[in-house]
Amino acid sequence: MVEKSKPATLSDVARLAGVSVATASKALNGRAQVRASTREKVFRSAEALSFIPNPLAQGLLSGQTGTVGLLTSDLEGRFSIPIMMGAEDAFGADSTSVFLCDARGDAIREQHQLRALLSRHVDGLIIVGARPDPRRSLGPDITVPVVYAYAPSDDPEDYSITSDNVHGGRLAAEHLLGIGRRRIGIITGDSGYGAAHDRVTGAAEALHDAGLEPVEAAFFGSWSESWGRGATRILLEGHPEIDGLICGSDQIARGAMDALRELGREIPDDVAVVGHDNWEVLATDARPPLSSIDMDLQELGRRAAEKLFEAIDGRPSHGIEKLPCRLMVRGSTTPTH
Amino acid sequence: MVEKSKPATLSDVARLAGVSVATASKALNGRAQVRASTREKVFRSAEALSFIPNPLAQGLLSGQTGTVGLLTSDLEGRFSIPIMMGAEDAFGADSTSVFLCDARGDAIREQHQLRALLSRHVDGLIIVGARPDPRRSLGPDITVPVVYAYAPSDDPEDYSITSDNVHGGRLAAEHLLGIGRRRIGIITGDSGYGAAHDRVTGAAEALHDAGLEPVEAAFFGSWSESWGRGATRILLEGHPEIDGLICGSDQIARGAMDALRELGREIPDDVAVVGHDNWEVLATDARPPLSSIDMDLQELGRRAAEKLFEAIDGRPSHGIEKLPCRLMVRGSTTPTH
DNA sequence: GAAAAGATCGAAAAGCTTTTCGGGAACGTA
DNA sequence: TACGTTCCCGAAAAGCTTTTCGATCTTTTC
Repeated sequence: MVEKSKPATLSDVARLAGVSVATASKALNGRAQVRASTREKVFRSAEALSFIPNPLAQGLLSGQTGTVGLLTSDLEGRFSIPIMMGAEDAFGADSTSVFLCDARGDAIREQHQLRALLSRHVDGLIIVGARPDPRRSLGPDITVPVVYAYAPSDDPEDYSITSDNVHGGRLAAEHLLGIGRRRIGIITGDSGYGAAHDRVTGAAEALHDAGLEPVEAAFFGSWSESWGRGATRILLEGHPEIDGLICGSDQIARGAMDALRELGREIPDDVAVVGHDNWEVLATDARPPLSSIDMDLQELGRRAAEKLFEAIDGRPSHGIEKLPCRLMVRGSTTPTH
Repeated sequence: MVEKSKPATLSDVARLAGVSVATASKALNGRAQVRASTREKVFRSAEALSFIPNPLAQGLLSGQTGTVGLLTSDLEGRFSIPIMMGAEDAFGADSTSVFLCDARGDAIREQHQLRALLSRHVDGLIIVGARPDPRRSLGPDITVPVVYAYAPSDDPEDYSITSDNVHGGRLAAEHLLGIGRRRIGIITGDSGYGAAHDRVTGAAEALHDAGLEPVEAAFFGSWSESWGRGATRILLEGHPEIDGLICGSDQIARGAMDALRELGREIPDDVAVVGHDNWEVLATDARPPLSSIDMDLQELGRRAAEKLFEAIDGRPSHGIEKLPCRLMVRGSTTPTH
């Protein structure tokens, strides 16, 4: 334990430099009323002692702690992760640090974590939802700015940023149309998800704009591979002419491709398939690699962080902002002939 | 903006209760030298103002901030997540909050984040690695206790907790032996991973204990589905008699099962398959659902947090602790006849 | 009833930084 | 030389809590 030495304080620096703490502080913070030679001395002393200002004392004084809370309702869910990465990235470790909290989808726990964060005097909060549907607002009596990411708040006074699911659905359909597909089916997940309906709506709009209809009303089920397999069998039975398939998730698409292959359909020559989420592990290693709609979640997290900064800065936003999706093209929609 | 009110301070409480701040503090903290009636008054005032002590002031005084840093080298990687969940869980939001940092696998960035965390006077650090192989120690001159999780430190003076890969391999083999399989093949991932070799070693040991050998030396390749498919084809060609297959990851196992099915083998009746990682999304929805070795990462994170607590408390540990794996049995090793 | 013991409470300091404001020195000018 | 500026620097306060220690008040004991 050689390193028992407490970290150096400003008075240590001041003493070593032979000045007062006030002067040392001003020197280090670039205040004007310090002679250049004095400033130099102070800097050298600070360097020698590897001085780091104590953020607790700074925070106590300024009222700002340079910290934000990232409260996710489901850390396990793969959607939260890229959002958090984006946010963490945007904050940049030096100026702002991120407190991580996972509410495990439990409202009580969320309240608890919220109190803990507020007691730590975070400068702001990002609430990351597990699913894209609206969630209850924390209410207006939170003392710090709040940004809702992925799952928008149900209070339009709040600021939320979420994925534009209608756009995502449209993108998928337009892509299939663009490669000449005309008989397009839609298989998606849990009908309880608003996002599932939004994506279907977007796809239907795009088809309609091209003077087409889906071969049949969209199949709702679950977000799983097995549903993708089952639904595909049913759909193909009723509509063997299908040449394009829009899936509500990459898992569904994987199941769908499995079923298509077993039914003797070539992908993409007979049937082109588009997934949703662009979940690399599933998409890139599929047979063939799966084209998919990317919600750009990392960018979403980054935007959330920026907006939070603005709000902390006194320039809050309101309403729900929708981030457009991107299309990632892979083999499942790249004709080989 | 009704809620412009600054949070209440202890002097507000004291004033309302008609006592001094010293008395108020003692009353709230259960110190003895306070009359019961006075204490009662103070508590009521604190309640009324919904007073929360400012942790910055507390930390300034005690030197402890009640925060720890969670520095992961790869947030995207799915292994970090459960570890973080476990750690976050063990810390419990009230007593300790967690700073999240992602170094993105970049050493420079890691140094940067490390400085930021230390400047915030965290009470301790958990370093979460992206891969199970040893990593360079941060060195002994970090001023706070450090625990390495998943990727152990190369300095035996440090404390590290990681998954027992030998045990995991053994578990897989023993399970296959237990259901009567005798002609067992091993397909695993990147030969550059020490963990891949450890798992093979464990499996070979278990076979040896039963007087058996793998049908052939383990196949090393990559951690992908496509490698699983390819390797399985080669393996089956050389050894069509195989009745059990140990895979180094669930992705490999998925690929292997795909290939087995296409080669006309029934799973598990002809060939039983065990994966590694117990990655729910892949394992539960496979055909059939995949038995897999679970590294119990959440528990690993929890243990890391506990050990960090102990170290902060002045009771540090040293060396590498290996956490045993668990077997999750599903359909791919549950004979149907 | 007085002195000793015990019970309560408050003033003040410590923990560290930043900012304000006043004082002193150096300089220029008359 | 005397006066007014300008330039630097330091003392002190503020931000909030906890702890120490001395002071005051109550109770007990003889």
